[in-house]
Amino acid sequence: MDENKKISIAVIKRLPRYFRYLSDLLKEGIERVSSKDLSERMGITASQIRQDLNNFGGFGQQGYGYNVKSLNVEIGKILGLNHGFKAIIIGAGNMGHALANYPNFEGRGFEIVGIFDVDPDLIDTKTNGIDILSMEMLDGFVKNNKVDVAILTLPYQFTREIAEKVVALGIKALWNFSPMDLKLPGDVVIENVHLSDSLMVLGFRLGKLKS
Amino acid sequence: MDENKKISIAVIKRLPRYFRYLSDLLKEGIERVSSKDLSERMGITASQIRQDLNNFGGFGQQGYGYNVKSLNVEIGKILGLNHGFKAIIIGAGNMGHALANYPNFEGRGFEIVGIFDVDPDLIDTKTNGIDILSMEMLDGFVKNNKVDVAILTLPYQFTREIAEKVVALGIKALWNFSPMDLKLPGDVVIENVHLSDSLMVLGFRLGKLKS
DNA sequence: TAGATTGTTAATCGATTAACAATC
DNA sequence: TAGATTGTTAATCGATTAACAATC
Repeated sequence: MDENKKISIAVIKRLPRYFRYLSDLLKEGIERVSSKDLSERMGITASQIRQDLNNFGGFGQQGYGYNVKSLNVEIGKILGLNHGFKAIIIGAGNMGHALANYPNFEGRGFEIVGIFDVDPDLIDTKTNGIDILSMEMLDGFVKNNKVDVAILTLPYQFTREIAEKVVALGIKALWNFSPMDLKLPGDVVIENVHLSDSLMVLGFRLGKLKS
Repeated sequence: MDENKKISIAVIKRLPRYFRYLSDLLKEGIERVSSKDLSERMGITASQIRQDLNNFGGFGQQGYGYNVKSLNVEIGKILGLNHGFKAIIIGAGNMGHALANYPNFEGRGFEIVGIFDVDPDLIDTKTNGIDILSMEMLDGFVKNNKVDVAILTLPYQFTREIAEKVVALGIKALWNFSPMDLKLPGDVVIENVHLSDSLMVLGFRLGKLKS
């Protein structure tokens, strides 16, 4: 395989789903799976599964299928789950707290190492064992600690400014929960989570259903 | 236009984004916009914008472009933002609280009318003015009130069971925050929000960036 | 070995982009 | 009217699906 081959975003977005289904199979104690079996579980074609996986390597064996455990490990590696990325949360409101207490971070290769807010009532408290610090501590914290990702859960009007600030501090990845398409110059990776967009799609589909 | 023409999911997912950009233009006091102007703001092609919009009708005018306000209103109507859907949240943990306090629901045509949990410490308290009720009240509540959407923010292991329960009670739309692909028989609309999938895509992209 | 299932090439399908006549 | 920009058809591109030789 060509390490630098451009993988389409459609394929990348399916990887976490493969990872989840393989983890489930593993939990069920199933050792091997064919693309056909997996396709029936996932509701996609076997052809697509084989095409997707072969972007990264030949993980299967003719006549046998795929070994669940080793394929699960391989996809985990492809996703970088072993990188031990460190993340900070900026904005300790309800969403910040929800993410700080999210049970799936560690298993996904991410660790929350700090939370920042401006509210004096929150500063110097903890949630899920993680310190909530003053925004004034942000610069020093990022300079003195390894921080790979900033999770932005702050009010809309502060998001762009803070995003620019953390990127200036050298952070290369943003997970943005404000309803705006953050775009920043340079080699910064941004994932925008637009809950209200998802809700509107639900509304559209429900409206169609009822009509 | 043909009201029953099948609109592709790719188009539907772009509608909330159009709605957001048009709302922003409106706030900036801009009255008209051409597909070319909008395409530059949004980072997509003008051709795609015109194709997308013409799935629903001819909202523009040759030589002029689109009226921002009326296009915004039209897309809002297409998305069903005027339907006044009523939603309940099941699971008053951190994520449930975050969504109960989410400022964008009302403007998106949704109203939270109740929250349910099993925790005695939470039952009969309020958040954002909405009552948190015992799970035992769920049946009666749904039977006696208009409830269009159930928002599922409960632990993984309870999600499928509760999803089946609320669908049996007649709810036709689920917004699911558990990391599983809920699929239910019948004409039920389900939007799965997979935060950990989004995070893993971020991890993949960050890993590529660093290599 | 015979059967099963992959990896991979070719065909198909659908979505995006380009082009331009219609028209405001 | 002349210029601008839409709505829409045609061309292109990319993603999905089908087919099958390779091989375990």
